[in-house]
Amino acid sequence: MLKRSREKRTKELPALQNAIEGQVVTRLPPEPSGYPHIGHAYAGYINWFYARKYKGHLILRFEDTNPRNVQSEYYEAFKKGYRWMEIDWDEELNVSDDMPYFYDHAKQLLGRGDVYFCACPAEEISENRRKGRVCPHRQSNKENNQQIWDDIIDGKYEEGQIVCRLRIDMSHSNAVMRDPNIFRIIDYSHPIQGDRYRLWPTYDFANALEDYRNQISHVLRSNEFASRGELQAYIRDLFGYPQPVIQEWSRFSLEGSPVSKRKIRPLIESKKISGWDDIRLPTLSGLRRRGIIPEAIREMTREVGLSVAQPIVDWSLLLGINRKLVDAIANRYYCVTEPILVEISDGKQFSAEIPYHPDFSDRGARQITIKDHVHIDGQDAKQLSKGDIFRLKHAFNLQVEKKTAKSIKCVFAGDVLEQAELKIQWVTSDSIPVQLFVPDVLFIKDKFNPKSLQIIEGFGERTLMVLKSGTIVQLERKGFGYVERDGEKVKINLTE
RNA sequence: GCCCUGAUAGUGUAGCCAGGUCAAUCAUCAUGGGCUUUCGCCCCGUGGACCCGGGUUCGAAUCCCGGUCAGGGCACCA
Repeated sequence: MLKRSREKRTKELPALQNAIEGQVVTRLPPEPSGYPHIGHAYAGYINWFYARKYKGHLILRFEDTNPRNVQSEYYEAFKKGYRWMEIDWDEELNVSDDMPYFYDHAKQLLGRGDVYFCACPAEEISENRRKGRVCPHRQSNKENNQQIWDDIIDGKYEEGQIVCRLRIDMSHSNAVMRDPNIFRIIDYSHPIQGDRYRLWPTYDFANALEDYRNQISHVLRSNEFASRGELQAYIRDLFGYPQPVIQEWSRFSLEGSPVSKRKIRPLIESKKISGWDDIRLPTLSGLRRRGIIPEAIREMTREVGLSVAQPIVDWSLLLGINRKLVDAIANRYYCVTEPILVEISDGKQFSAEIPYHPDFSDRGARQITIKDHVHIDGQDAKQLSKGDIFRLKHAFNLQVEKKTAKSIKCVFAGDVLEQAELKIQWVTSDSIPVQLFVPDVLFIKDKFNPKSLQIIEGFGERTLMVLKSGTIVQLERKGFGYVERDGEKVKINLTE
């Protein structure tokens, strides 16, 4: 079939620098503190793509070193999300399992006097760092440090009382390098480690060492970490560890669709949206329920690429790609809204045969029997006036005899198919109620869009009853949608 | 306040490092037509951009300087 010629124009991601086949190791580094969203899918696909392209190794690594953030259900949520994206990994680990490793490295630094304990309040540390000002704690000697470390472990200090800082340079131009905090006390039970630890490494310390420990060859990440790279490299240098290749791109977002918990949680709490899988959300579960397929997200990722500009992608890019991909998948069904009764005065019984897909006759067809009336869409009815001839699609022609606000009386007008005539979808009296959920952008100029979801009551052909939740269909002339069964009720989330 | 990035059609993106072949690529979008028992898909055509100012050069989207705007960082978050 020469219709489907899409493959030839999809873009590829560029070659990776310093990549040797068989020696590329990349990582999926989620923090299990929420649900996976399109940003995770984006970064995940890039890491997966290069690991596979160079026949390398992909590690799923849960960055769970802040017990106050992480929850066990999210570990599973990420695995589910990556699997849905068809991103498979070769190895799975939790950074929190490597606490002895971090402690061992910290002890080495303690012994060398590269760190000190700082008891300044958090705001003061922050202010001093901004101003490049040194605090008195910087002068402490290393013998005391060893003792303080042990005292912290023994619980002689409270959370927030003291932190462990790396002695670098308080006047460094990159403020990240101004004696960063590498360990702090968090008295909170960890979903995997329980109460075993109270002194936890910060992101830069754990990440820098963990990348070495995992023998990561290429760190592929979004550039909100750009200025931390210098510190992470410094930490590895402290131990003489080699540096991975770092490739960064800008964090990307979909227009009007924030991914941050800060913005989404209030909407859920105030019931403006239904939950983390609301079809307006760019979470993976939201996108799935909206009828977006993983390949569309992958193609969009290739299209946007590893750009360092700040992409704010319009939904039309994702939706356009999705529509083209889903066209071949989705079987066609009839559904009408604002139904208008069409009475066929001289109606004889007619059995219509409607193919499931216009391009794939092998998918078969369903038979629907029309007796003396059908319902058509209110919008279509508006276009009809007395004397008009139109066709019930895949059935026969009718001529309008009389039209009222609620119904149209018609007379049979033959079954010869005419090219130019209006062809409209219809349902019979055994149709089922269908709820259509029509999403729109969640935020307009940073404000919640109260019209972001429209719920439309419709009537669909009975055949829809047999579809399972998760099926992607096309309601002809209404759009593609994702079917959800709610007991006997059929709900369809329209993709756009 | 300081530091680091970036700026190409409505949106995203290629080109920039190694200046000419760029009257600037591709996708999406818009629009006209074809195909079609859908307003979908597919096919053909059309439309639309190098942030601003200066400099270097025979020649600048590309190099240099200044500005503007945007994003990120300066967390006991990652």
